[in-house]
Amino acid sequence: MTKEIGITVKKSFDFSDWYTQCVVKSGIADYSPVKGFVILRPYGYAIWEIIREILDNELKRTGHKNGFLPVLIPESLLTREKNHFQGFMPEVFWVTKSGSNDLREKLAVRPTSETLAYSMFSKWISSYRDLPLKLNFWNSALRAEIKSTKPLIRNSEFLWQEGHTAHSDESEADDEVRTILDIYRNLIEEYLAIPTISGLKTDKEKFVGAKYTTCLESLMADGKALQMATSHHLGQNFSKPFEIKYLDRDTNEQYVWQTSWGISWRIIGALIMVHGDDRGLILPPNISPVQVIIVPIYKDDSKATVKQKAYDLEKKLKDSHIRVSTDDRDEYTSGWKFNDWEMKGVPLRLNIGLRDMEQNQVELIRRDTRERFYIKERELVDETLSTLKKIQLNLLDSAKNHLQSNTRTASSLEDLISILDASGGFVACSWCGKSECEDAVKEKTMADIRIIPFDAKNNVSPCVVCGNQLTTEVYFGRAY
RNA sequence: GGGGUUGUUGUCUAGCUUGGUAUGAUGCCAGCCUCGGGCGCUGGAGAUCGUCGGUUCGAAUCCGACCAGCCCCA
Repeated sequence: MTKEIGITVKKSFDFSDWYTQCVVKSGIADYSPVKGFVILRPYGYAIWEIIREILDNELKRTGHKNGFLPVLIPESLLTREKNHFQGFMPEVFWVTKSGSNDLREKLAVRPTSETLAYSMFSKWISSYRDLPLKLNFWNSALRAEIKSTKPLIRNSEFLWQEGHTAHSDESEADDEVRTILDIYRNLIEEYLAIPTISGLKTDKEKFVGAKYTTCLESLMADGKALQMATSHHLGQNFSKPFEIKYLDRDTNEQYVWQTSWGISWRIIGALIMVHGDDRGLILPPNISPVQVIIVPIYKDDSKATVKQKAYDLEKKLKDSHIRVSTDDRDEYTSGWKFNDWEMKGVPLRLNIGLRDMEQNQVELIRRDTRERFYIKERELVDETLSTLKKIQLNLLDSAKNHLQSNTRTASSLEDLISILDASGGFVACSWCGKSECEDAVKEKTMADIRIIPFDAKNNVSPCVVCGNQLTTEVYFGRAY
């Protein structure tokens, strides 16, 4: 009995330690020698690859093309849009030398690529025929996180995609912003089984340089909010300083309207924080690199027979496009394998031994409910597919329940504070739109406005801080 | 930004107060045993004690700086 292999702390006892153990022990990621940087290991990268494939298909379907941008941005470009630069400056890494020689101009390691991409846009766009220009980049971004890092959630370099588009009119850019947000929401809800709230960021929380920012917010199991994705309308804030101009049909010179948007590997962290339990991860079938793990149970004399049966089952499932693999390692006992795959969060396990073979049956064990049952071999594919579906739905349902039961309403500042202190989660209340009122809440509660939902009601009650009657409904929460 | 805390073999750890080259487990390797919930037995290999410097005849241990992890506060 060696407890150190598994998760040694309960999720409800120390969420932070539990999370880190899940990330490291499941083989998703590990710490690198440099503070704030993590290494994505094959198991974690496999999840990222699946996310990337789903999203990439959707982006291509909606007319986006992939490209690649270099990682270094000259200082003169990065500083061209002043607000944008001010916002990112504190966390920019700089390259100042090549070998032992000082560089003539400092080079920023990209915290995001707007400025670099748009310096090129001005070159590539000259006519309305060049629009819309819809590009996407799969790369990494670097933003120094020196204090309070958390693997995949807050660290100095992260994998993401960043999309950059240019449009001839404002409303087309509006549509683009919403189209992308919907694609993100679909990915997160249908595949990651995480319910989201869609809406707007306040001016204080929006992307620096954007006209407005839309986002998806989710709630983790500990009651803290996590921003899952953002999609920004940049207006003409970048096209003017970067001189991205085109001639319209009437031969008038116009500035383009732009959007940018991104989703990062932090959603893998969300996957862990939303669904996992004391035994480790629980991955939704739609995103799990291994959907079914077959564990053959044999003694020395039955080894060949049982393993062969396992391979046969594996082939049947593979033929039905199920991501399946057989754990045929002799050096581990079956009990060890059970625990290992549970920690890794594989949604469905299939046990097969001599006893089952005599009955023409296999045992299925659900990771989410830990329910176990026998099925006849001829029902293998149907039962597997329907069970995977059930697991996917069950995970989404319980996450929805958690979100609902942890979204509360406050009608006064005292209410807001006491709810946040007692239970965390989202707290809906009325807000007048002033930053001072937002700040006042933050000072008292550490919570800020996570989102102004798209379906927010207006003017139903006075601002919880100042009592102003002109209000909109917002969600407060403490966030990662 | 401020404060606290930790670092010993792949991993977890004893030793540190009171200075004398490091304990145990697990993992790894070899062989046996067999596997229905982290099997068992025998033998073996594995350590710049986070890094650099200082004190000392002698440093994992005392002192300083730095690096990295975690926690609390802004």
